[in-house]
Amino acid sequence: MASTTAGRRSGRLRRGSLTPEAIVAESLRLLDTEGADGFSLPKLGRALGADPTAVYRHFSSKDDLMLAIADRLIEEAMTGLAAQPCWIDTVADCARRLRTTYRAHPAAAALSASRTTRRPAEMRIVNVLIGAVLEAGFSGAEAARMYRALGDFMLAWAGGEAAFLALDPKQQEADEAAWTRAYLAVDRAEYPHTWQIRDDLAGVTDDDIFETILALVMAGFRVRAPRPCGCQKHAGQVPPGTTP
Amino acid sequence: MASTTAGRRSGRLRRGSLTPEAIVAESLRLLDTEGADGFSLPKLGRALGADPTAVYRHFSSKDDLMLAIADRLIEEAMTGLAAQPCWIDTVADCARRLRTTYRAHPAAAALSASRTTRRPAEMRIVNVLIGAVLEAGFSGAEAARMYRALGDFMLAWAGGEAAFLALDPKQQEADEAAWTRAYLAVDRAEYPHTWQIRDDLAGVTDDDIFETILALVMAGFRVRAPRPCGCQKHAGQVPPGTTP
DNA sequence: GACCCATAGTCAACGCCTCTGACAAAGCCT
DNA sequence: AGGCTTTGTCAGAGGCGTTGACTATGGGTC
Repeated sequence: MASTTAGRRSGRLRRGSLTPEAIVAESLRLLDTEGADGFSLPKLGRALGADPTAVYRHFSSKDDLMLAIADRLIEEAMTGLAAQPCWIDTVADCARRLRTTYRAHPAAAALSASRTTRRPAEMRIVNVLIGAVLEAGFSGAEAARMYRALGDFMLAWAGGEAAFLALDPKQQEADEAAWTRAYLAVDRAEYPHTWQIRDDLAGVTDDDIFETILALVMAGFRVRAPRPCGCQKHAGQVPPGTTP
Repeated sequence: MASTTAGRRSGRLRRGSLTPEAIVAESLRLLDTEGADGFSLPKLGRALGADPTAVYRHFSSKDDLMLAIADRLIEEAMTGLAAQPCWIDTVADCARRLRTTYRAHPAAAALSASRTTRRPAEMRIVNVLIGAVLEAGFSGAEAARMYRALGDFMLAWAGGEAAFLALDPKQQEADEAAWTRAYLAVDRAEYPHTWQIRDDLAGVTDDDIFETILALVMAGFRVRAPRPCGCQKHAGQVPPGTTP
């Protein structure tokens, strides 16, 4: 951070002041603090201490800027990524990294989750994931399907969580309240199953939910994998090799 | 449909013309045909043959209207929903229904995916899903976690797909092209695993991907279920009962 | 050092958006 | 018929994305 965090116009800005990197960084800062609604190109220009339209000299449109932000997020999520000794850990690691970054920048993530920019950061994670799928013993079209399923799953989940976290706090509050109050007072006759676990619904955390679905996906992945992973860590959780 | 599909202003509109139902229906029609960018309250008012600001008499804000649209989508997805004989089929059925509806109304779905309105339609599906989880032998806090994981998974996936389908056709085109061209010409030394299955990546369809991830989730669900499902349909796919 | 010129930053403006407040017609209730 | 609430209409405030004309700036050239 630092550099051009300053604000308040005084004179004209010096020539090299607005670099694409600085603009993306300030965009992220604005999105994190103000949310998606508070993010406009005029505001961004003013936050940079420049003219409301200055950003258009570096990005041809708001969408163009969003793509740069999307790539920046993927880079942030995947710095230091490498294949783990066990392919199960590799896949789980990718999913957790993406989720952590998206949760840290919800507004930016919500706006850019479904925008895939074929840039180096993305290519790297794709390669790592495909590597894990191949190690699991899949090949050819089946490996391609499996990779797409896993990759899209991570993106969809992290994007969904980010979209929720990007809502106004009051709307999030209302949603949480539904679990703690509305469902607690649910009608027994009409919704008997919900009634049965009404006390347990409120205590579920985001992390619980994520780790549960991730465990399901990974368990399914292992069950279907032609080649078992040799880890002692994962040994015995599921009986090896039944379905091809 | 029908009723006020007419357009072209002439005189003043009669009094009961603009019902909430008609407004939601026309919103959906507009979103389906024009996309999210072409959906504004002025346009909606004109499409209804009324004043550009007329909708504000029935919905206090655009967001308020979006909530109504979200609920309408859930209703559409879940009409006729009922528990299947086998709880595996129940869960899979929910997921497929939601996905089908969201794909049919991508723009509307993308805007409203993360907005959960605690209305009857939603309560019904929640109850059905929890019923399936209980049937699988889960109980208490574990059942709550499992339900949230499955439910949020469906919503995240369907929402993610809708968000992609809601993009401009040219952006979707660009994304598809990445799989068919960019990844086909990937550098062997830098991304060896991707290179290995480069020919297979383009042939993967949306349905392939969805059915693959759904199969993974369901396989994981079955493996972890305390009580096996008695179906002959699902028999033998996974050896029953190893991990509690 | 004087000149040139591409370009980064500025400014004014267009059209569209969300949303508000004042107003008028329409239907209900007595 | 008179009054009251509701519903549709209208004018407008303030913001956004984007464009085209302008103007200062700083690097390259002689």
